[in-house]
Amino acid sequence: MIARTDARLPLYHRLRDTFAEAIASGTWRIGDAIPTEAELARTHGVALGTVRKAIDHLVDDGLIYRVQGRGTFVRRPTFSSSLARFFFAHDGRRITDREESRIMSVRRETPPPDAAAGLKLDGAPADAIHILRLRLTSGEPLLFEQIWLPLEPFAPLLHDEPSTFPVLLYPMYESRFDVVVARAEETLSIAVAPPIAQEHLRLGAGEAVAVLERRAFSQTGEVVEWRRSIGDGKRFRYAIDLR
Amino acid sequence: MIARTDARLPLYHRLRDTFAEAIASGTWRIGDAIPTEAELARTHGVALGTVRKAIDHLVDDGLIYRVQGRGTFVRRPTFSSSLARFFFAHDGRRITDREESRIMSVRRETPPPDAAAGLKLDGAPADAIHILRLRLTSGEPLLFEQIWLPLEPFAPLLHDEPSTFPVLLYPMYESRFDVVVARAEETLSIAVAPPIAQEHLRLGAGEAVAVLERRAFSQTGEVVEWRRSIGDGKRFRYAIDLR
DNA sequence: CAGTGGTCTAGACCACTGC
DNA sequence: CAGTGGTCTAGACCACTGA
Repeated sequence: MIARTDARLPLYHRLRDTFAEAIASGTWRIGDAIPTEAELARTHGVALGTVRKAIDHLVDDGLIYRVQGRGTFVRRPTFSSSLARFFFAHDGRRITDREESRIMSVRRETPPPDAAAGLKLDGAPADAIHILRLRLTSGEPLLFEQIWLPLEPFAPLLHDEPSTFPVLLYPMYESRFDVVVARAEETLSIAVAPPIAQEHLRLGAGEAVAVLERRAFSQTGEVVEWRRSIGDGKRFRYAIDLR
Repeated sequence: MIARTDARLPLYHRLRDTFAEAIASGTWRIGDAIPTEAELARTHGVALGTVRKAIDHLVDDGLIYRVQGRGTFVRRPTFSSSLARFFFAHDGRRITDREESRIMSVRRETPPPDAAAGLKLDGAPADAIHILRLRLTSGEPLLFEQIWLPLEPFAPLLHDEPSTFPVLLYPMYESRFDVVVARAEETLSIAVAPPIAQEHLRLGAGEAVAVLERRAFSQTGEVVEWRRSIGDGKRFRYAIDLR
């Protein structure tokens, strides 16, 4: 039952790896409760405290969460720590993913090299779905987004009316295509506003922008989506505490 | 002995607060070993496991660190998680704080409003020390820095030969002025390169830059230093993993 | 070698949830 | 009420450090 990791590692460490593997493989599914601590201790033949320590680590890692009296559950990623949250409107309000969102177009296109690389379409040039979206806060356009999706399984989106798209895309990916976004990589870089972003964000020529690129993965590690979000540099501020 | 925090909190939580207070107040000094776990359990009349849990939290918080066989020590902040580490040279090498560093000037000046606010000089306009510094990686100027220090206690620096400044300023603050930087706040914003930065970073007009502002605090909460570091936007890339 | 933190066990009781 | 996670205790033994 114990994962085949280095046997010199502490028990609780190997247990953690075992549990993490159960999540990664889908044995423990997102949203579901995992076995109780007492049961895990019994089935693995270890003390309850050791199971708790392994679970503590997974909670710290953000893979699961506990609810006293109910159980321990596999976490559904919320991406609430996305760097997008550091954009703010003129009135100081932060952008949120429940805010107004305007789909401007949904097209089938051949992705340029950066988007193709983002989607990991290595082989022959293949078409993909290209969505242009504007995200607003307090009525002000804050983020201009280019979203790329593979045709498989998202092709049906091409026949949708853009105005019918939900604000939150990931829950829609799941309910409609059974695609769960389990993880993502995000990078922030800095550039001068390209013309298309200037237009949609109402920027002058030569203004600085923040460029957020995100590659989203399914539970099995396939690239599910690649997106680039561009925001006014004057509307971005990232703050951290150093100790 | 227990801190006067909410008595409804768990024991280990109140213990953690007590220990954190001992560090903040200087009872446990930076670099020193704290009492052994067994001794803390004895003096506070709790079980060893409870002390360990409190210490676990402080380790997670980054306030202390353990060394098996030697003891547990109050951590000296290294600021290794500064956003400055996301700048990179043309060869891909990241900037480090051990890299070449060139002090360009050290002057007594009246700080402009932003620097005065950064130093929290609220009252009457007061002079401060203004240091201009260039940080290089692989011979390439990567960060242009404006550093402001209060006259008290740093005035003697005005008589130093700039070329004799150490690469690492914080250890010098401590050894020479007995000022320990215990914490800092850092913000990243985005702008178009101001002329002075253009010149030192060899940028053209209208290029985008990353602006890093840092306010450093002593253990007693006083502002010890305020600095603004400017780097080429093309040389900045911040990457995170989302779960 | 004594003294430190690291791991693991066993068990008691508490706090909260949902039926 | 039964079942869950949360707190706390007591103690054994291991791994590592430095004298």
